[in-house]
Amino acid sequence: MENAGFFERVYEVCRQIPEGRVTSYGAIARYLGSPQSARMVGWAMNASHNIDDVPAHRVVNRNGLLSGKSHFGGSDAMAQLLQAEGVPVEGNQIVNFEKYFWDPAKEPGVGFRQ
DNA sequence: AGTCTGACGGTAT
DNA sequence: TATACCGCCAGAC
Repeated sequence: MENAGFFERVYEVCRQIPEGRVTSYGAIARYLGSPQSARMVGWAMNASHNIDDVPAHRVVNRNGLLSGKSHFGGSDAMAQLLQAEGVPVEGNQIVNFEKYFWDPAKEPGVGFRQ
């Protein structure tokens, strides 16, 4: 919701990420109106550990690199989750990241924007 | 109350 | 092309 806190908005956007798709912190930040607050998005994800409705594993950096993998339990849990959804991950990076990239601002019906 | 860090990104050098 | 630095906001020390 617009009135919700920054991280709460981030959570809402994350929930809209379709299965087998990924997005970047910057894309979410940009969608929220603060393109330079990508760090905040990552910070919100850090707190998202308390919320199982937020698929943080579908959020990577603009390189398609699983920057938050280390926070997913120490193992390649993040990569495993992505691959289980159909997203090929090589090492710590998503293969064909552009192909699986999902932009909240580009996809209609994200929620409060329309 | 002040300071530093943090799952990023873009621009500058 | 690679590296360095700044900006953004919030939380933790």
